[in-house]
Amino acid sequence: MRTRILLADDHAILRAGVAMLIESQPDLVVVAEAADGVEAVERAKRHRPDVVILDLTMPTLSGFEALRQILADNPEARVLVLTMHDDPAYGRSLLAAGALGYVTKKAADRELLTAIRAVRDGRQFVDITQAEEMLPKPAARRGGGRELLSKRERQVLALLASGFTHQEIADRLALSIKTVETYLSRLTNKLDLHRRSDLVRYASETGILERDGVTH
Amino acid sequence: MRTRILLADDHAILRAGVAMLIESQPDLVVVAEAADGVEAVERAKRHRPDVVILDLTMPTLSGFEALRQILADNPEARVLVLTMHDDPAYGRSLLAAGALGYVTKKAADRELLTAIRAVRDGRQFVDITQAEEMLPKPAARRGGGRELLSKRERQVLALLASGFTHQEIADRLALSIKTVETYLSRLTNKLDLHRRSDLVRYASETGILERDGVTH
DNA sequence: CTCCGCGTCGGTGTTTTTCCTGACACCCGG
DNA sequence: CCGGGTGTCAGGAAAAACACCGACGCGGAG
Repeated sequence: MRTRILLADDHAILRAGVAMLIESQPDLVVVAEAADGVEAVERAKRHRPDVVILDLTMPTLSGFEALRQILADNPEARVLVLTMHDDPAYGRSLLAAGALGYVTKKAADRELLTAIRAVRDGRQFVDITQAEEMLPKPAARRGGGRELLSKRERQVLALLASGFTHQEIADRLALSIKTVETYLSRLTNKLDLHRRSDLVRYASETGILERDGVTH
Repeated sequence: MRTRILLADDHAILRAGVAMLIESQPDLVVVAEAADGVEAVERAKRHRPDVVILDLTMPTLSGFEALRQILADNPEARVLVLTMHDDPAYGRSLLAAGALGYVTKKAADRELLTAIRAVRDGRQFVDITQAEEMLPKPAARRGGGRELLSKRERQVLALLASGFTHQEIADRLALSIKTVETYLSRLTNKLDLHRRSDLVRYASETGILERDGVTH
């Protein structure tokens, strides 16, 4: 009885490759693929795979949100996140959100296979290439870390980091420019990051751009 | 005699996948892989592959710059760019820079194989999923495409998109703030992009962040 | 040789951002 | 029931960005 896998990634070429890699293993089989978040949620529900391999940057529904919905449908689901972001803080918040594993696309193929088997067996797996970095990150940690920023604050930060002006952010969120500036002020104080470039870096390292960012 | 391919991409997992895909074809073989731009250039020189498959976002040397160096070493090189950016203007400037083909990672696996064979035979290949969009985009085209922006303009744009203020950019480049603003003004006119968010998007889609960006 | 793009800087004026200090109504937890 | 975090908005002053203008030297293409 092979381990049944759902493969969700918007890059068809990567899917094809990873699928071949998986199929080359006697104990693994791909039972379904998904090209976006909505498909991933739907197919996870339908196929009930043993392991879901989930990319984070996908159309229609981010991998982050897909992860939440998949777990809401089936708390037993075993999700292995496969992404190109190599920020350790990001990995941590994924595990907190319920993912069992986290592997970057820079990892070797054997590592992916190892991770799949670990997750299948209910064990956690975090890409070693970054495990060592799972500790530092001073600025972002103060306060316990996770829901440091409120939803609105994250939205505003994401838009700011995308280069929108205060007025454009206000328009997008249907707010007064003054409200936007309040969020900005609150979040710069929370993070103690007062240079815009630091905010941009924080946003991109933290994955906020993907989670709360603009729908291009 | 199989077509000899060099596979350059910083995502080992994608490399492994694509390699399996290629190896499954009787007429194709992967003779070398590279995980960053420098490796790609070096291995292209050493192995003289029939086709180079090149990712654009790579460490040490962007795919864009790697493309230039590979072509400088060997003008006969046949390069197929494989990237996740799906901006048509981007594709065009790649072709202008000497790439023979352009395929996004969203393309189907068969499309990649078709593209490889097309490029091997010296034919151009552009991912059809965006071929239709290869016409519009009026603003960014004026001038023929490639070296639209000067070096300084690209540097300033990269820093701006990273969130630096004019003054910070001036300091980093050891220039007067007025000079920085001159570049900014010239490039907004060239690109006809007057909103900062559009500049940020342009910079990220165009890979300028990787080419001329900050050394974090 | 001349033109044009580039790199470099200055001035001036308007618009935006930034930072501050409020304000008020929620809602949730202690 | 009270405090704190949140969502929402305002006013004002200082700083920065933005958009024009002009200038000069230099180097390559025509």
